[in-house]
Amino acid sequence: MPTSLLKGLNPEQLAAVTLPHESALILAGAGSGKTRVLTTRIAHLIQSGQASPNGIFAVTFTNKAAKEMLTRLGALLPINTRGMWIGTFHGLANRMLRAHHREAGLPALFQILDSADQLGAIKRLLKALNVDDEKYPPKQLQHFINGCKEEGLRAHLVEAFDPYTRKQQELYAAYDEQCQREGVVDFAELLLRCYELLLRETALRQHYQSRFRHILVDEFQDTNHLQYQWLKLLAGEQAAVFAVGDDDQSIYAFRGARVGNMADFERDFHVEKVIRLEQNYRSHGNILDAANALIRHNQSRLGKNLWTAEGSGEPIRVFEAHSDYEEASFIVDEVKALQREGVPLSGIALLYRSNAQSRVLEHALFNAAVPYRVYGGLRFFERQEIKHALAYLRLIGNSNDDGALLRVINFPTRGIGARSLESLQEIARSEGVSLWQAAQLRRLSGKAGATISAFTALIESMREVCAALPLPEQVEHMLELSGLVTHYKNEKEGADRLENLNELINAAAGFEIEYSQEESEGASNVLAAFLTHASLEAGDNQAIAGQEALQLMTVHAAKGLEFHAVFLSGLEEGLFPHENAARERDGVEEERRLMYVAITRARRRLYISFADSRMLHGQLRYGIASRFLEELPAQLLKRINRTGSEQAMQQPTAGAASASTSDSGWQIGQAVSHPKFGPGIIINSEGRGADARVQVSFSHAGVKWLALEYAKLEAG
DNA sequence: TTCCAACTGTTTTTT
DNA sequence: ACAGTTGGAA
Repeated sequence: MPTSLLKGLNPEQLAAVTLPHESALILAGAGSGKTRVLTTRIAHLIQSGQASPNGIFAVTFTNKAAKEMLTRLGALLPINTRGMWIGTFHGLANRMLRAHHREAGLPALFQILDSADQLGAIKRLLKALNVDDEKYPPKQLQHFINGCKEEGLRAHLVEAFDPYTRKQQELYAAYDEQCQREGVVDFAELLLRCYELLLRETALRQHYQSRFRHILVDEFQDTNHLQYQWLKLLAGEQAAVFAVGDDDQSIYAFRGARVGNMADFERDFHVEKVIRLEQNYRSHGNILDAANALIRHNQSRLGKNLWTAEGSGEPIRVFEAHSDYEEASFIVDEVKALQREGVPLSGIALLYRSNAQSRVLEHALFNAAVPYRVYGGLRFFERQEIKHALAYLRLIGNSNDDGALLRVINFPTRGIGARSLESLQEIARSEGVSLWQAAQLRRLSGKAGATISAFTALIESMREVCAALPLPEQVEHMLELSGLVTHYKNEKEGADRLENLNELINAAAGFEIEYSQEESEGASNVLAAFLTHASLEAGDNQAIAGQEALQLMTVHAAKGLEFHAVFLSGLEEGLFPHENAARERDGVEEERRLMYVAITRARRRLYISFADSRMLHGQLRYGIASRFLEELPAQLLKRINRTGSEQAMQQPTAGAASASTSDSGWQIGQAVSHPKFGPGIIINSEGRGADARVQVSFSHAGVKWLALEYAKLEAG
């Protein structure tokens, strides 16, 4: 039995799984069996007696990855994986904070704010402090605050040299005070609080350090500064950290991920062994060759080359369309052809750089009656009606949650208007208490006092009724008592929302079953746990299994997935790499990694397409093939033309490509050359006479607007 | 309080 | 192009 775990591992995988108790970095290429190594390592540690399930700490980024790890581990070992410290960064931090909420300075039933809640809290703060939200846009402030927290910086530690930053710093401090007063915690705060808790409480830190002798980290390249510090603190001197990641798949720098953590890790943890998993079990050779050739253009990488024992397979198909419209119809035709060959639609993915590109594609698919599913978008717990319902539940759990109170005090409408609220807020402000507490003071007279008292009485009665009930019935009562059900029954478009509210009752029922099976570690209550679940897992936005459907998503969303066939669309300069990326430091390298991720999603067949023109922001834009296309070895590519009989049917927009740039004599699509920037192609134009400008996409100098009067352009 | 018109900002996204 | 937000009028 002991050997069966290790059977079928290749030498590198085996080496990684059976490493001794020391920190190690596993560079796991795309499709190299990363999750298998991670789960088998845990199983091996337990089975060989090197660790007990209690001594393992394994952390991922997404709930999906955590769940996958748990199920696979359950399949490898006959142990109860519940109770093990395996979860997301935020989930595990939350767990630790719940267990030690007193030491962390939090109420037992602290609530978690999701991004939207946080933004709401910031807007509320600005209003209360009379801050001009034009000068300090809430979104920007949110970004500032989260950025600071992710750097591990509290407001008083922020270095502010200019008045603007000082003001932001001040607002950051006020925001934290507000959260503390209300007993709520945002995502970044979960981690920072937990980090500070361990830093401050020596006994606690030592307890966990000696307990978790094995720390395993998935997708290490995506960790931010705070997450790294947190891991370092938790590891102490004794733990072995098993970090698995792929620097070539680092595509989240824009949200704070620091690939540099990988190099720091090697140094800080005295890593002796860097193991490279380079054998790919997913794709055919040509696809891997293309991916390798592309990523070699990046300067900063740890170095890795994927290979496969399979044959080279088919060439990569490249298609140039006249327009986005034609690109879409080409894809539809090819998808149908694949379908005829027997490829299930769910095995085909249609990828794009940005969400806006899905429109044309969806339109074409809809017209051709090809079933498809778009990933991304609103998730279950983010829906308006669900958020309203959750706000009632939050108030039952913690009446000081001003955000929740403001959300539903007049929803459904019960005659509490802006003026009543303002007087209530005035009392709360002057007394330094929450809105709920302000209401308890009963200082408001007349109608406002009566309606507000009626509201607090309503919540109190909900709390009473719910106290002894199972969770789903609590939700049901709340929905009735609050008037939400009646409200949506009367609304003409309310049917879907009612259905979602019913689904919330189901979700509560499902959650309660899960919850009761778990050994209740913290003595928290079901309701609080359910609310935590709602914030930390906004619902599946990925895994809605359904009928056979073509899979549409951004390249980012496709990370970690694989498909028999992949269509990669919109491979144009400005789109992919995105034009904004050129301005950011290492922006193009990150875009190239994104392209690398896209290519390596394909198992057997890869299509890459681009269009000479497409509608963008309501304007027709002309583009040229992405530089990434040119970075792929020509011998791996096969340029193809449209199949079938529609080939001759040209699209109406195609003719626009030859439109003259008024009276200037230059034409869109014309090859030109500039003394400084070199050769290029005119892709857009505007103005006439002395104001006439053309946009030129240069082969080496990027895309630029040039005034015809001054630029010494030559036909070429 | 509700509704509509004008206005805005459009890369990627998890927790 | 288009969706989401905001501000003013009814």
